Amino acid sequence: MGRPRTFDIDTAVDRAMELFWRQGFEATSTEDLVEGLGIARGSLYKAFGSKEQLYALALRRYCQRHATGLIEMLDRAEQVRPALRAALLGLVEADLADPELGCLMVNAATERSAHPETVRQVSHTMGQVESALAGALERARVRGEFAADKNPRELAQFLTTFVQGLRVMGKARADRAFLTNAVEIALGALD
Amino acid sequence: MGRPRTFDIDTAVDRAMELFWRQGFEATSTEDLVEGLGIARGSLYKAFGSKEQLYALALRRYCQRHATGLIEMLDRAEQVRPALRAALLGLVEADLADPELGCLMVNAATERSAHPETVRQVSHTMGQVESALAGALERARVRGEFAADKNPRELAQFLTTFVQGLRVMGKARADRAFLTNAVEIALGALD
DNA sequence: ACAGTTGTGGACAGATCAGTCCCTTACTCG
DNA sequence: CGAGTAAGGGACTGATCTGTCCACAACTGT
Repeated sequence: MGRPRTFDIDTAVDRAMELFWRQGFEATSTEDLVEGLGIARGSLYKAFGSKEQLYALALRRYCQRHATGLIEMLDRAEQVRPALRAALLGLVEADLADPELGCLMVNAATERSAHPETVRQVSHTMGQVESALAGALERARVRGEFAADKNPRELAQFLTTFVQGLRVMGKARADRAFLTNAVEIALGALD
Repeated sequence: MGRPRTFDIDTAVDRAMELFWRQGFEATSTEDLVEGLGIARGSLYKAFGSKEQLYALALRRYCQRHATGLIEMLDRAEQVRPALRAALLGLVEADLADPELGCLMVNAATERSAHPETVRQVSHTMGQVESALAGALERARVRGEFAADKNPRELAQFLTTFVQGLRVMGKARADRAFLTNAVEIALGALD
């Protein structure tokens, strides 16, 4: 009933995600959103309620997309170590290609640490990543891919932490040798 | 000549640093600064020129203070590993005590990656930290504190990266067991 | 066709933004 | 004491901020 929407909600959220990702929450104005999404103010507010709510949607989408991406990648992997190396080096290349972008989850955690909803979303996704890593490492351990005396969950927590640092360094010092070297040493923790 | 300043510039920069640290650049208004510094707008602009320039001063002060703090700590240390562990666990405790604060350098790198001056300042300080760590590790290596086949500069780059991750996780998942465990595994890279 | 419903989009509102102006105040030097 | 100089501070400016309103358009069910 009523007039049908003339824009696609998912596409709009994707575009909002890009804007918030690149500029942050505070630096993205509703005018930026109106332009970037190609929707009038009234429609934007009717569809999403507020800038905060649209941000929450965009962040959730980013988290889901990237967490599931990593989880599937680890599930598909025959060996954990090469898969993990490829994933981390992929992040390095992404940061080198566009150093101003980084990771929306890291940006959200740092810019909006005073906003419980944002922190909860990020924390939840980090937990998922940690669990996926722990699961993959446990399977690898059983297969004898690395030392049996290592604790998969502890390694996963370490790696999750390291990845955040990698994304920050990708913005601050986008240097391939530096970042790839850091990745190799981090992977050394599996030995 | 002329009327003497009635406020202390250093104190004012310190207070601005606290505000930018806690709230970020965008979320800190000039009105916040006027209130927080206890100075009228006119005086603030006469003394500092603009919000951007005051931010640059505050960030530089943070970088100098924290970089020199770490460097002195490493220089004073008789053994690198315990000093490093103490430093990292100190950061963990700081994050647990006030998870909304984090590290101004990390916040700056993520919020203001599109502003070259900010990126340059952060990158420069990260370089100093890396060099201090590399120097301390090299001295430790000579003293036989850890394996001679490890490259101090590579380890320093890894540790510098890891620390940024630690500060992000301190905001996103302020959990002592998680963070201390990540620290211990990171220190394992020295073995 | 008409009533009911919901999206559209531009005008609008009130608050807040960064930054400027300028009169006043407090000092120094001659 | 008077001229010169620089800081203090509050009023002000124009732009921009987020969010609302409302006349209109486009659809559905009867």
